[in-house]
Amino acid sequence: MTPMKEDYIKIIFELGGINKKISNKEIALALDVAAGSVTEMISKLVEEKLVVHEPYAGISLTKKGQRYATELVRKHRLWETFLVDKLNYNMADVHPEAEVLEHQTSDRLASSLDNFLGYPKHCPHGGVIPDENGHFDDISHEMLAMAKDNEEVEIERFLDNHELLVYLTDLGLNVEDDIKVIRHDPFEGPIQIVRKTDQKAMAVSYKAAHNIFVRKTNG
Amino acid sequence: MTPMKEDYIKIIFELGGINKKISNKEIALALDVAAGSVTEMISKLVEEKLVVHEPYAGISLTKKGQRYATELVRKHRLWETFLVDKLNYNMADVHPEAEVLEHQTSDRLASSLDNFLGYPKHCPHGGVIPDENGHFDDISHEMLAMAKDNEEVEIERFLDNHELLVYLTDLGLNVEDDIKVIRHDPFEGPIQIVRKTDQKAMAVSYKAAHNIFVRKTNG
DNA sequence: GCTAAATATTAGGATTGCCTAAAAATATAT
DNA sequence: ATATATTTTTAGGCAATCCTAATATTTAGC
Repeated sequence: MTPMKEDYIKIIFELGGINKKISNKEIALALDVAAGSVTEMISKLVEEKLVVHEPYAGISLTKKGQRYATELVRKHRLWETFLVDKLNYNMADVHPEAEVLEHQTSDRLASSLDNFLGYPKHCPHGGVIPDENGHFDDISHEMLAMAKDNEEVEIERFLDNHELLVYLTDLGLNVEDDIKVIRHDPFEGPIQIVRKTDQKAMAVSYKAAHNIFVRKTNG
Repeated sequence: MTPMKEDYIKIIFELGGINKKISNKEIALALDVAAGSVTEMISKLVEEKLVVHEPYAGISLTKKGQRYATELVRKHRLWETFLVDKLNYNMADVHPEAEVLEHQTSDRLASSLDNFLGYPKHCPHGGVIPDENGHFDDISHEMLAMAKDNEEVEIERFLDNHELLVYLTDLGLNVEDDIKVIRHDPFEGPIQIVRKTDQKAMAVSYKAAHNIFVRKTNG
């Protein structure tokens, strides 16, 4: 297993390759490689029984591939947590470092790191950290953008996108914040919210609000 | 700069490529590659002005190459320190993990890690950790094997060799221990020593004693 | 000081992973 | 329903890094 194969497996996972078939093009776009390179690499992953490939129809992960992908996600997120919790990185800066470290992380190292960090459940932007056996809790797919006015929700997770994370850091909005939705401005305007703990009012852009996932906290 | 090139640079450094010319064969043996591969890679490193190569005479590091090598050593030893001090690895187990992590460590990460560890001067087996500018203190080249009977010395450093480190861990001898040499048994027999702090007597094999470096502590 | 042994370099190939361009298959739109 | 557009696969190449085998150079023994 090389780092590049790992990248393919992980991106297929992130594109939803557990449930549905992923197209060649999606992978090529996500990894920024040529379509031909994808076909070639996929055929190798098929040999290793990590993915199944129906030509022209799509690619999905086998059980083995899924296990592998969760391991990578686990390692990635443990490193992100380490960087933020111990080395004082900010959330928006950790992705590239974790991206390279994850490929060089033995199971033993992941396990020691997990212990050192106190078995965190979530990475800095709210993603679930799978446990050693690849188990992880369900995540919310409810976007902040869809929450109703006056609804009270907890910020659960941000998409792992640099621009977004910088924006949110500037804004001061964090994972686990309990907030109340005030109103949705028209014409794709910002969603106005208030953080319950300190009554801080914030305006979250329409686009950002589609990349923030929340969980209801009131009846 | 690829990880393999980094490995070449680092091994040339470790073989003494700052002061003397290193032979093709030494590198080939140390990296376990064919001699032809070394010649080829060296010619690339020459192009990048990292080494100078006098055909048939030997290879040594340029200033640029030295700078690069110390950076790698710094990263390697910071990781080793992290693994022992924070993740409770034992000294003998850290080398392979550090070996791969070092290649994926940005300067920023090294710097943050250094700070987190409290700017350690030495790695777990006593090697000097160069600072951010590549500066590092001189090291002792005085072998325990050469210390005279009744001499009192401090254990400064062990060679980074797995077998040796396992042996020393079992023996209970550590870097920074203050010891007194009792006697040298004949016929390459062990060196008998006593640790001053707890009066623990230890017999260090002749071979190990050639891989342990010490610093005199009495007049 | 010459010959044999050791060491170094060159040459030719393999593998991995990428690319571009051409060909094949599928999807879309009128 | 067929022509066009899109997507996928195939084919042929390139770069990095390794290998083995052949050749060249240096070192060492007698």
